[in-house]
Amino acid sequence: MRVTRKIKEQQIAILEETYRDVKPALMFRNPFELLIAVILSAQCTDKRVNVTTARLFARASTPEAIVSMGLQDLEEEIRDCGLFRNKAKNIMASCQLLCEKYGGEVPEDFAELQKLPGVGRKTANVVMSVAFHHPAIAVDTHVFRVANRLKLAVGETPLEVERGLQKAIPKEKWSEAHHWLIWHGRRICKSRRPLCEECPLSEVCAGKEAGVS
DNA sequence: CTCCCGATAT
DNA sequence: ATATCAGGAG
Repeated sequence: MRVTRKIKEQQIAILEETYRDVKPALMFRNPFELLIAVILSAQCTDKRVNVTTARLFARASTPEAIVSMGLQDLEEEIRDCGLFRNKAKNIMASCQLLCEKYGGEVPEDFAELQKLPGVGRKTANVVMSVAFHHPAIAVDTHVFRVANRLKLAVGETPLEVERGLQKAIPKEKWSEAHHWLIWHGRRICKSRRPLCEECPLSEVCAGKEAGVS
């Protein structure tokens, strides 16, 4: 299938209609909690992250409080999210930096966010979009896979796909579109066994006839 | 590219 | 048993 501009618009329209009312799956009460939750979510289900953050934030919900915990305690607290040594080290270093350089507040700036240890482009985009309501498309594993399968945006790297999605989707819908693609990836267009029979986009999908990828 | 890494789905 | 899960750093 040749995916024209017209077809991309149809894909976007169906995604919007189908996932109109979805909201972020990670639980948080402020930008700082979202930042920690997103760092923890690497290679981990959001469900598991929510269990862990509920417990963690009950003990410590500010950069100052987490610094006070100490590294060993933090490692134990987040162990079941996986990659816990790296995540604990990064969270601790980020909290120290937030206290020292940012007055204990999460900076509302894409470049500044990426200076925090453990915060790359994807995490910075999520914080800008979800916490601060700036237009952004965070390309995680789901968005990357779904965009490439649909050929809504094709690319070898997350950055290439991000650029492609920005071209294909009106700016005012970037942040919502990010959530549409995530939920579609979780519910239908799953990595292992995509449910093409139940997919509302099957008629406008390039990956279906190509046998996915 | 490799490593980090426990929990979960299939 | 194994692929995968809201990735990032070296």
